[in-house]
Amino acid sequence: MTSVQWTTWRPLRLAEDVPVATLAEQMDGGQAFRWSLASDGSWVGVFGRTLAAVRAGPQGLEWRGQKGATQAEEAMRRYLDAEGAQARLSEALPWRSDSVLQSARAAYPGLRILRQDPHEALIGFLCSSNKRILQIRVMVAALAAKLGEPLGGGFHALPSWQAIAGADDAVLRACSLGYRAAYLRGTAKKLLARPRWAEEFAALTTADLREELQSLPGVGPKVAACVALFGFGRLESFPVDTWVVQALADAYGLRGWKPAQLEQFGKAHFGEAAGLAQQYLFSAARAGQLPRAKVSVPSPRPRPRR
DNA sequence: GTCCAGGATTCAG
DNA sequence: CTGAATCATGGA
Repeated sequence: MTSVQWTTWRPLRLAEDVPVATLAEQMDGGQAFRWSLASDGSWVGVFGRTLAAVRAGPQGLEWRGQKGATQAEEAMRRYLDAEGAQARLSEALPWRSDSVLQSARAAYPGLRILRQDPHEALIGFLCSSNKRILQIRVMVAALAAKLGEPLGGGFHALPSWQAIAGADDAVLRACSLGYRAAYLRGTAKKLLARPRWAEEFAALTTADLREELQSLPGVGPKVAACVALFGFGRLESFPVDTWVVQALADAYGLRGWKPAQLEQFGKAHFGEAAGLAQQYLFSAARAGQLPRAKVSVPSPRPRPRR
């Protein structure tokens, strides 16, 4: 196993300051499943074919990549939304009139949606159903190690659909995927016949994108919303998982609401960057930092219809 | 041993 | 259409 030839640490110069806690939540808070905390406090991981590390230094975020990877800085800046488009969207969220969002946002200043590629997001969330974040990371790491292209230093890219479709059952089973192995293989077989699927999907409206995603085996409403948000940059997408259900029930008094109703509420209440608001709430809920509702909303609104 | 996990699918009503 | 059972695996 060759060792990694790292560049020196370099400043990232983001549009917004990112505290250590925010960086940790961003890299290991259930958006992406490819980053791990090294002993020196830096986050090391792979996105696309780029191996990189990022840390919060005294002067702000710093990063390093593999020597000779000339496109790595541009890729890293894009992945972390360095130009600050989300900083403006976050500012425009209704946090001034929403004390719950305000406290969640204050708990993780600078938190943003990682701009994963569609392939990474789809593989990650195909593994996500009924699993904890740590376990998802283990499954995805096993997939990469057994079926992905080596990048040096023991790091691997994610496997192609071809590699997944052609893998032995025993190999997939050894990744601890459980019943999700059939999801991955089924989706791999379908997308193998559409090599430009990501471009085609990216051209769709968010509603059509979601429908296309849900036609894939193992992709239901929640996973489709996550892939749209994290993999296709659809910031208005509002995934409703168990944590968001609990957050909206506890802090907003929306008890008894069904996931589709909560999704409707989220999009209407938070607007064009509802997905970013969702991530603040998700993170705060998981950390036990959400307040209880002062007022309870008595009855669910009529179910959304289209 | 029981219960649950960033749910999806299948089936009964 | 809605609600419940089932799915494979590991950790608390």
